[in-house]
Amino acid sequence: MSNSKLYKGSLTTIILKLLNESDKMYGYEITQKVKELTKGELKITEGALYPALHKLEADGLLDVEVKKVDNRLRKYYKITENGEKESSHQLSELASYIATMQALVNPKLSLE
Amino acid sequence: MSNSKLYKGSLTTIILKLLNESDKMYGYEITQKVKELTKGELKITEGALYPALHKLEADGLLDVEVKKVDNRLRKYYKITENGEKESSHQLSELASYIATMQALVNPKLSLE
DNA sequence: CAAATATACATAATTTTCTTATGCATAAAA
DNA sequence: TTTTATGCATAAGAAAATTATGTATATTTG
Repeated sequence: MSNSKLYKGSLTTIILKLLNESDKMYGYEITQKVKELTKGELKITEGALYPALHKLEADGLLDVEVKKVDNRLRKYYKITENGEKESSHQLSELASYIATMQALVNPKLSLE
Repeated sequence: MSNSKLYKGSLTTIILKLLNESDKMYGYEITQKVKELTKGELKITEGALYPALHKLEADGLLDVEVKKVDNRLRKYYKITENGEKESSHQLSELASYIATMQALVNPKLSLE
């Protein structure tokens, strides 16, 4: 996913957040959007992305719709209601993670 | 390590940071210090901690010294010069991770 | 025009990192 | 006296990624 192992565990948080903002996205589009938003810092590999999308779909957090565009296949993903709930849950977990890590790494700042 | 999978990958960052601040610490002491600093939010399990300490030692980032205190064994760990370098590297990776995630999750805020 | 790159999906083998479950041993508290 | 705390350790398994492939079409570049 990136050079830093810290990104481990944050892939579904990212996917759900992006899909919560745009109506629908397909896999390749997600990789490009992430690259763009992070100015190349974070590159999502296909080996991580596609299994993650399949799992989110199997868990009922995403719906899928296959379309043929320019003679190429695209699988559009759309977030479900449960997906929205899970997304906001994961976003608050992210905020909590960041606060906790700052308490550990910069205890003086985090007392304020 | 915690209820949230986001902590995956941050254990060595935490260990190195704590050992960079205090002269030396032993394993159990690290678990207690983390629990205290995070107000119980983060509990480091032994199954994660001890293998991590062994690996850091094998990689030359920590030195170890065994002592008997109150008839109980303690393995005190001290950070090496390479460990200090690696610690500052991992801390900047953490800062970078946080910035990147905020750019993804709250793109409006992170433009400022 | 041929080769490389971009678009678009997928999976399998392996690695990393953690959880859960044990195991041993001593000391203190309930 | 049994549980909890202190202190270490490892093994089996799960989760999530990397790396390496594979297939296929479209576009760009030399």
